[in-house]
Amino acid sequence: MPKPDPSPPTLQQASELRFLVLAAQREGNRQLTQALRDLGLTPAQAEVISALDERGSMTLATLGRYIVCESGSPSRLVDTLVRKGLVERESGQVDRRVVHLALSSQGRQLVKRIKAVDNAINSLILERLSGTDLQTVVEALRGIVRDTPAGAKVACRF
Amino acid sequence: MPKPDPSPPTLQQASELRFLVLAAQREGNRQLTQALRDLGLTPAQAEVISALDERGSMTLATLGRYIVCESGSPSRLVDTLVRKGLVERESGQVDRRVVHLALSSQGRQLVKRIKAVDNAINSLILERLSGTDLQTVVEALRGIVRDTPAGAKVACRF
DNA sequence: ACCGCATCGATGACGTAACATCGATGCGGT
DNA sequence: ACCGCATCGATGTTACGTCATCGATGCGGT
Repeated sequence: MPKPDPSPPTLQQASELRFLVLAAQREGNRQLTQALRDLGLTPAQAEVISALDERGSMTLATLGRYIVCESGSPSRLVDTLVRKGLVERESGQVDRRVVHLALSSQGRQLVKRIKAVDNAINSLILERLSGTDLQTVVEALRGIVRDTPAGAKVACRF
Repeated sequence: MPKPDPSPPTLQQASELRFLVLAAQREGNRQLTQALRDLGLTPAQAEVISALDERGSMTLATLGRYIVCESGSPSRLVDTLVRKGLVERESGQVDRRVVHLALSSQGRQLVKRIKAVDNAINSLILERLSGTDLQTVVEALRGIVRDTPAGAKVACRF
């Protein structure tokens, strides 16, 4: 059975796509917020911890270029995590402008639980997408955010 | 030339998809914010005005079920628009709990300019997606938000 | 009529997001 | 050494977004 030719793209479809992206982000964020509640973390805070786990210690500016959840320097976001005792902050010795960040042992203990939450949500997404070509969707979204700061962040992580 | 079989979906792809959705939403929101700056509107405010234009007068609760940008009752969002003189608010006569909302004449004047901004962005998206099957992407995202409040909002608008 | 419950809209609280600004610091060119 | 400029991180501001709560109001069942 041959696939039907794809219908030509319309502005209407693009508009729906925009709303769907917004809806997916909002809905995903709500679910993630629920799932992380037991850990006492917000989605943004969890992303910082994951980033510090994946790439190890880094400066605040580097973290800002790595995480998708925020542009600019995430001073206040990190501030919260330092206050919670999950991240350690240390002024740079060579370059005294920078601040080095690292997970505390308490922060490291959360990594596994965060990964578990992530995997549960990823699995749920796979279930809901059974039958569709995930690669096509990923490539399309890559196209949309190509040459944007946020797109670059994702590109450097995958 | 036959298309290659789609590779089996992986958790990794699902994870990238999540980040891409987040990145697309953030980036789109930034661009929309820029484009709406001349109108003195934020993306959320523009969506309310568009909604009131498309569906006409409605109550606050109905609006809340219609717009994707916010869950719950958008009291404060509407408040801002009333203060700007773009929306008129009137207590219900029959059901004294509800509040009816309608565009003011000043608000109606903005509709065209908002539509222009929307179309410009939609066109940009189509450009960036040339060659990919938009319908597949739309259906995939529909699948992700199926049976969620935010998904229902999009479904009832398209 | 009354009671229990749901719905509506406002509000308080908290944590982002995005932008602008600022002081401190490093660095390249001369 | 000095100057101009960029970078870094902190901070103020504005506007969401989410959840929880509250008082007012409507409604169905008895």
